[in-house]
Amino acid sequence: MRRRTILDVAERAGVSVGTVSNALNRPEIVAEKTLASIQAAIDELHFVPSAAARQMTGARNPAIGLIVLDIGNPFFAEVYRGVEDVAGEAGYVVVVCSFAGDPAHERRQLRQLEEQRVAGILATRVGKGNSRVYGRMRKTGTPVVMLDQRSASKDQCSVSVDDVAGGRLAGEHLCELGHRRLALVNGPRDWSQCADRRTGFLAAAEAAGAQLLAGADIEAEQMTIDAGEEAARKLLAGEQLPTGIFCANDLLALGVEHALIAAGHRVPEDFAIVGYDDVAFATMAFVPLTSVRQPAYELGRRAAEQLLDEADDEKHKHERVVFAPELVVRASTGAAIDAAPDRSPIRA
Amino acid sequence: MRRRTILDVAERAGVSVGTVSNALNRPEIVAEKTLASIQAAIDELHFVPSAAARQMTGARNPAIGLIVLDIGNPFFAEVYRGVEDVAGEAGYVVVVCSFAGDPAHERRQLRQLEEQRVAGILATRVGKGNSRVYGRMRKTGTPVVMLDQRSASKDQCSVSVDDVAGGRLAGEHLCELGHRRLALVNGPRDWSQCADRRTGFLAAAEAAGAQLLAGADIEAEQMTIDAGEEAARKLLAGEQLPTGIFCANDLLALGVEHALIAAGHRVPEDFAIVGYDDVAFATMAFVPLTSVRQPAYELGRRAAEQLLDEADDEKHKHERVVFAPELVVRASTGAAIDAAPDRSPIRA
DNA sequence: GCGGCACTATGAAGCGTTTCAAATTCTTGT
DNA sequence: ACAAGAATTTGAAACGCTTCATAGTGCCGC
Repeated sequence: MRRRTILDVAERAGVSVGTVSNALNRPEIVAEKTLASIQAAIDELHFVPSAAARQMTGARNPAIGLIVLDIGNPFFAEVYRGVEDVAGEAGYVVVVCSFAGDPAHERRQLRQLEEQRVAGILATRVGKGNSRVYGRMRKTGTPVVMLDQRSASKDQCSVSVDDVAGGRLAGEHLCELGHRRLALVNGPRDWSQCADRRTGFLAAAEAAGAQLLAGADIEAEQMTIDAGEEAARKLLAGEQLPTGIFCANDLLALGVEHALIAAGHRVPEDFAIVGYDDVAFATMAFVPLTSVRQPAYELGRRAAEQLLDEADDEKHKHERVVFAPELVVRASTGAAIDAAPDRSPIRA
Repeated sequence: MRRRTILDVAERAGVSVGTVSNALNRPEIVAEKTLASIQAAIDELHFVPSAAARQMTGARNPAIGLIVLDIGNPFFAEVYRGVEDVAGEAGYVVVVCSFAGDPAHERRQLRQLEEQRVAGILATRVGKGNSRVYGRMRKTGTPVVMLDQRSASKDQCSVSVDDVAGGRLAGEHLCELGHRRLALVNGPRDWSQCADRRTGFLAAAEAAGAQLLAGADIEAEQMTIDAGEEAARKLLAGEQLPTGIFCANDLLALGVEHALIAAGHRVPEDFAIVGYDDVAFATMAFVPLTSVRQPAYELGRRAAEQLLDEADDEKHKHERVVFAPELVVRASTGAAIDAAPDRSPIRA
């Protein structure tokens, strides 16, 4: 079936194309019965207007891009939910680009978004060599809001969480529990979030006189469960074993925990673990995970709001929102037993 | 900065627009040095061609839509990964629409995709009242491939897993372990996957002489952790308690497990639980989850391949691929202890 | 019965590309 | 130096829609 155009509809309804266009966009100015016959024609012909043609005449593309590292990470899925709720409300569609850490892939996706003339972009990370692309987009009028990372300059919006504070929270918690031999399982340090968490963590450790063990300052390439398991094996192979481990996200932490337990160690008795993000699964883990919580959904909402405001409002004011992280203590640091009761025979 | 057009580039480079277009799309037919000066002009002006204008002239929109219930479900995230890998390879962009079960939202997203003239759509579920929309799309030449559910008619592609078999697997497993009082925590039954899993489960139960307890045939509206917790509370409030529980996905199962344990019950001693999907987190659960595995990534890949084939190949042949599910036994049915060793003091 | 007014409908221009037949320029062989 | 052919470039039409100045219609009160 040939694709129908507005002209087909006009002919069928016996009116001009202008009138059909009006019926579509400003129905209030066209007469009742004209409207009815046009609607009938549209239905009969299964007409669906072309977004491309509409865009040609100056309309904005009601879509925004969301660039995330990995949508399989529940943290980003939650951020997405916040974005989607705001964008959907405003009639926008969200194009998720999950580039899995590959800068070339990211560049390709960005290019697509740029050609599509999306109304704006939410970036949770700027891959190596791609900051120029973002710069170009902003110059040509496509707003870019930094999500989960603070923008470097004042003339760009960002919604983030204080990662240095988050790292410190984790460090202080472990130190307060008496841990002096620490390990860090981090993600790529060229990602500002990871660098910041590390900074905060090290500061807390130093303040408490604890130290990061040599060889226990791991920088995993991916921030996944698998990478966490591998990191745990590395830790176990070290000369000296840590007792407190801070992981830069919950996926890594879950992997670390799983690998340690599989190797016959106990959590938290042998190793205390702190994760980051407080994803829903942290609660249900084999040993429920202590984690630094970020308000993911809210992060997504605020960022989307800022983006749409910048896209729509001529006199938009840039803003850099910073949320405070929050420590959620669970069994993996032994400081508390989560909702789940102890299952040892003693109590059974 | 005003948006630059191909005309600006042409002027700057001192050639005609046609030549610029050629340089962009068929560089092999334009002279070396012309190419160079055009490239220079493009760079200087930060020119990025408009996808809309290109589409106007007949080019296809290199995008495909992926409709999922909830991208926060790791199962769908994994499916997405498969889709993205294939689509990205072919130069397509994937637009994820996670409509969270709201048919109106789904309709809105579909409409957008339709107006955008995407090259095709991957649908993991057809919401109530939206099947006509899909029908219209297919009539106007937009291929729609069913993902994770078998298409009703032979003239449409689908890639699915045999859900009846999956349900049966779960039922047989529980019955073999001696469970006779069963419960089912299902998702919306108007979703074919849920209906099928139930059918298989009931068949297995009947064959083994086991029964689904009255009031233990739960149909949750959402298939989330929260919904699982609520379902567990309902089960506990019933007159008779089941001993074997089958949940239609892992999120529900995780929720059920969590709520049961939080209420002081033991898994698998008091309640054996079987989930569905075998998401990565199932392994790391408080009590690692027995689950019916679906090849999520492969599902996504195959579906995307079919879709692109249908979109590109004139003489495409429809195909209905059905994968077989597979039972993965872990601690939640007590039939095996997963990688994680027993933590009871006896062994410690 | 007519001027004036409020509604409605019209149609052509314009948006940024691609395409393709036609025009132009360059090469080559003689 | 010239014709023929190859290589390159040109320019206008076409794509489907919105916009807006203009034209048309119908109704009111006098």
